[in-house]
Amino acid sequence: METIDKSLDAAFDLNLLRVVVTLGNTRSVTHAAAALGMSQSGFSSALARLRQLCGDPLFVRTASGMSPTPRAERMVATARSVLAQVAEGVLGQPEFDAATTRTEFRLAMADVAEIVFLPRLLRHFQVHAPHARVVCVTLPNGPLQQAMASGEIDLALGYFPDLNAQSFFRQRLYVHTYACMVRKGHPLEGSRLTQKAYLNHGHADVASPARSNEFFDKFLTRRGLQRRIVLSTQHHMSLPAIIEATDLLATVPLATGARFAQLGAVQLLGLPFQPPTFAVQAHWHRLVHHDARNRWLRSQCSDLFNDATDEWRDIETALYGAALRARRTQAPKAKAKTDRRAQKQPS
DNA sequence: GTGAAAAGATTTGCCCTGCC
DNA sequence: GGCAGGGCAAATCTTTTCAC
Repeated sequence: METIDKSLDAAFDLNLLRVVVTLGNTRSVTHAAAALGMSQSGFSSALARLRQLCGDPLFVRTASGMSPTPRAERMVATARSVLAQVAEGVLGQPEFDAATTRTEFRLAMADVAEIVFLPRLLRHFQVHAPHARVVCVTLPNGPLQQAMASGEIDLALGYFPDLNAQSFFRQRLYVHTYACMVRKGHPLEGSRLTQKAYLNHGHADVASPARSNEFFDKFLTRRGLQRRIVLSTQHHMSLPAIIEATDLLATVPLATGARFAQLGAVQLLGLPFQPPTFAVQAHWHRLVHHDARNRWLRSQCSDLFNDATDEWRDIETALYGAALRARRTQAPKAKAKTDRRAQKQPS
């Protein structure tokens, strides 16, 4: 690197790099000034400052134009390299190559969501991002917001009504609902579940950080309904074993119940009333809104999880008929459309 | 070789903007 | 409000070119 008097470092204007490179290219003060959109005299003034800083004439007027001194030739080569790095590293749009990346995607979701999202997501990554790693965490609202703001969490998937501050963007994936989970051979099997039977039977309830449970509790409260809670647990994962061994009911997000039912121990019943629905969304912080890596991750989630790819729709139709599904898929017309806030450029 | 003309670089004075 | 830095237009200077 060309050396400049250390005492003058603070005075060095990086625009002078453009001056020296352009003059090196054009060998004419007039043409170089025009190329940079400066007046000829302004360019001359800048060149004079550079000469003073370097203690070298840098360019000498000759019959063939402004000829660089040996020092100027070295300086032009170095400055050209620096400007190229600035153009690429500062101004350039970084690419993201999923096929070769060894990045670690950090996702936030409730345990109940992991069994819904992760199987399909990881199967997709095996093909399209085979060297990537995925880390899943479950965090309460406050720490989750902090983790997203610090870049520790790339994306939150699920129902997160608290992630609505200005700093966050969200994209609706699909709208979801609830179902009632019972053991195979349950006394209620084969008959339509009535509201009276639903309220009289004992329930297993999950009081986890998954906000969808809280949402359902509020729904019951608004309707003046009160379940007989026999068991309250923190985890969804123990539910299948508990339900299989007892006559308890458990109301869970439909996809979760359907996944447990696929494993064979339990079955699903439709709720005896029009169940509430909630939006399953992807949330991200504005810091990563334009980040190529994060954009790729979001686009994969959007493609994998939306109304059109909702693999539980047949089960939902079987439990509640086509009417509920038609009603809730009509309202948000655009499939998995990014929230309006996400379309706004962050300032 | 010389002098005039042209082209281009430098200097000067002024204005504008940002900072303290 | 004063100061410093950068840019502009105009004036000035320097160098080159070319005709004689």
